[in-house]
Amino acid sequence: MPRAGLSTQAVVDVALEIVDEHGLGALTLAAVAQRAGVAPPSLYKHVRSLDALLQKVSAAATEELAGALSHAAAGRSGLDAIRAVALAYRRWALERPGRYPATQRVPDPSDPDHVAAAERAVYTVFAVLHAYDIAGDDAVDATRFVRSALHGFVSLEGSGGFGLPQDVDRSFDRLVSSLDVALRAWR
Amino acid sequence: MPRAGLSTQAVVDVALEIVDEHGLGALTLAAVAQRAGVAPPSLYKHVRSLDALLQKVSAAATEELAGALSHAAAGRSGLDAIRAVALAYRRWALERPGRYPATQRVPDPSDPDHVAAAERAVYTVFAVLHAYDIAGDDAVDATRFVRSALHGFVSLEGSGGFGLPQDVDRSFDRLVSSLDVALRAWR
DNA sequence: GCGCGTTGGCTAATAGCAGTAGCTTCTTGG
DNA sequence: CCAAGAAGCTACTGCTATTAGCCAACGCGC
Repeated sequence: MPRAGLSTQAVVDVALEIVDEHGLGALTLAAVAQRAGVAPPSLYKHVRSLDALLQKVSAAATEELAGALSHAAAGRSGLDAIRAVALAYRRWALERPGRYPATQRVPDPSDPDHVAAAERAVYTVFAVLHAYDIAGDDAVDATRFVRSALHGFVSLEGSGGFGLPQDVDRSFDRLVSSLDVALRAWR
Repeated sequence: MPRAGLSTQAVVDVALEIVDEHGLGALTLAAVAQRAGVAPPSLYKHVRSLDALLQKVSAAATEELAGALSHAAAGRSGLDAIRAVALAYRRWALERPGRYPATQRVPDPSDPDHVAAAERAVYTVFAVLHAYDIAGDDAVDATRFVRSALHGFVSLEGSGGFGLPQDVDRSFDRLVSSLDVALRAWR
């Protein structure tokens, strides 16, 4: 029989397809194997376990998100920057509803790329705060605040947590304005 | 053989014990059955499925959280109220790390108690906003903002998302102050 | 073009899970 | 006190991850 020609990267790519199409919860080794045209145990030649695959999916998702954020922040500052980053964050999460939750997994310390991607995402927010004259421990607090608001909003929206019919876009716009107001008053 | 004397409520109670001790992810019918001293299929006499049990756990958790929030808000207003509610929210989530994620499940429309509990929680925040002179659609936006910030913070904290060593209590304090600043400027 | 080691597949099997079918026995209302 | 419903049970299906051990394909040196 001819070989399938898999590799760790190929397995991760198939996993990402499944996650994109059917959500993170649908990611099983059985599903990956079927889509890759291979028997389930064969995957263990490329991936240590389902959990390890999830971790790699998380790394890929985090890298993509970090890229979207830093791209959005590039060349902007102040309200302009925070708005661009917030919009990019929400947009990416809505466009990739399967990948977004994977992003929340804490990075594997032994995967330098994963750690770097997570740091890059946080650092992007950190950099935006410079324009507000926030630095040091204050910047840590403010970054946590911004991350909390963004993650909370996107996560509630994604899981259908906003029951009322009012316009969600408008609510997010107000959230961004509020972040600006709060950051201006941070010192 | 003597009967175990189970009931739907008893099954839910056992489920809550497991969730408190080992986290929401450890909630399986097999585990519930073992702790209840019963064979797994017996549970189906009291609960329709694992998913239905999760929903009931979610309802119980939401009711408890709503109670904590409205208790905290009682008799307070303005910064005082928002701080009390925020502290109660975080405190409850930290004390019940297993139950908190269950809270995020969207209520079963056919379970009036569950729906009522969720509405009560949202309404508590809603009421706090009255002291800030926020009403109507503005109140919806502001409530979503507050929920997002609180949920985001607690959820990131709970999953170990705050990697840096800086004091998390202090960050939360600053978050609460920022909510106050933002709400004051809401109109 | 030939051997050979490495590697990437495979089948078979174990163990844990949810859920169904159908039987039995306890409990209780009339 | 007895009939029927409720609450257990065993046996089974089918899905999942994961391990063990086998075998064939591929690539490299000759």
